[in-house]
Amino acid sequence: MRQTALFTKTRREAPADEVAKNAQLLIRAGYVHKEMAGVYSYLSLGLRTLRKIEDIVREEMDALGGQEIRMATLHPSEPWRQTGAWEQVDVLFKIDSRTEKEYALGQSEEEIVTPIASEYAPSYKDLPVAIYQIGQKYRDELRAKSGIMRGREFGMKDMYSFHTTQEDFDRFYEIVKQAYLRIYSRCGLVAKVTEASGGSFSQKISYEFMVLTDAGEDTILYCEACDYCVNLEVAKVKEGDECPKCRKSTLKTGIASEVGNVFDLGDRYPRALGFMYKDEEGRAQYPIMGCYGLGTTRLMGVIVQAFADDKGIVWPESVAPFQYHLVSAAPNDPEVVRYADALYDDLTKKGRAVLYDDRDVRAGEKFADSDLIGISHRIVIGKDAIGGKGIEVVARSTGTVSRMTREDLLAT
RNA sequence: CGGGGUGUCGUAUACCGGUAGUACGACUGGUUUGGGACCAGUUAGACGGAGUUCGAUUCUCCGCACCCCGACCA
Repeated sequence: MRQTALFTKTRREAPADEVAKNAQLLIRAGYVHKEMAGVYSYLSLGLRTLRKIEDIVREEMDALGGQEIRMATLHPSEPWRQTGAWEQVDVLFKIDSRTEKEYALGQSEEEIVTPIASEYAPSYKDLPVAIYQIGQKYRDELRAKSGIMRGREFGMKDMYSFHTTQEDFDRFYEIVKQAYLRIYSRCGLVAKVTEASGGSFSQKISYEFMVLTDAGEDTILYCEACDYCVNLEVAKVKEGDECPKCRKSTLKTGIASEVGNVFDLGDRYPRALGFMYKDEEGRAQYPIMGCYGLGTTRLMGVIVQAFADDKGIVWPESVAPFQYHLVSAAPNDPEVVRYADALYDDLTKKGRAVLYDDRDVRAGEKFADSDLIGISHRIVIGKDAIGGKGIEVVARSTGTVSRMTREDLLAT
């Protein structure tokens, strides 16, 4: 995409009403637009990055056998009343209609997915099944905060699985945990699996996936020598204690952000919503259900928080909105422009996603904008590129400059 | 939801109970052109309502919005 065609612009100053680094940078760089507290629109660059994250999540969910669907986010009130959540879940948005019918906005989808699964999985032969979607969620938070990390409308991948036995559930649960860890790893993050409470809807222990970041909302205790990690709210150990798992190190406290969770729901929802399958002997049974959430927009915010420097966003290559940021550093030199235009065309023809800064502004402004936008690789075309010194490629994360021939650049 | 705070051009800010200023942006023209360059001109603003006052953007109250701390985070 040519930057002259990109409808957003960068801003020099952060908005006064944002304190969170993720929101300040994403707004300055034109990724998102704030609509109101806790609600953001995703603009060209923001949507590209969000889609990169969603694609990683989708690949991993598909790989473990998940089937993607798209459920309604405007829900009938009945299933919410059947499970008791209509009264109990205080973050549930409830909508009055002029038809005097009441609706809920989806804050999670157990109430919707369970009846769907019930319809299509009447037999043990249909199980296990794992269904997921990637879409918007709505939660009536008392206080939105931390930019895109805790909003009232946000993007989430939510998967639900149904099993005939606890053993089969446990097996699948472990597979999902591993997939989650791969997702974070592919986003450049190191996540810790943390034991936490199951919340008010499950007596069982749940697992949270935590990334250490100063913008986090949770305090965790973790071991640097092994993968032991526990949320402070349920911890039976304290900072400085010997790691109860490996006994090789002491526990450290960290501020972390939750980027996913998995719950063993047991048969609570199938029971409340009347989902029974027939087992081998023809007896009606409730399936064991699990749910697996992963906040995609929150993950985007955490990535910004984790890698940004004083110049702007630094995306890991895997989620950058474009593969290359091509900058023509001498926009008034016809030869440079011709060269950069041709390189843009060739890269694009090769299928590379390129943001081409073809604007008629000084190079300094382009570099500043490029730093702010945070694309991993910057290709700079100046007079020396034509002079045969090779094409300058700058890594956003380190500032390291390397020289490549045109052929190598097109080949990689 | 408890507590605290803030609302001024598109953005960031200043001043003031008596003509609302600056910077950035945008627009026009010119000089520049590898780190947000420069010159000239133009554009554009007091959250809403009520009150106090000769006069309110300024003071008071109500509402709304936004931010922060806490609580909450199925």
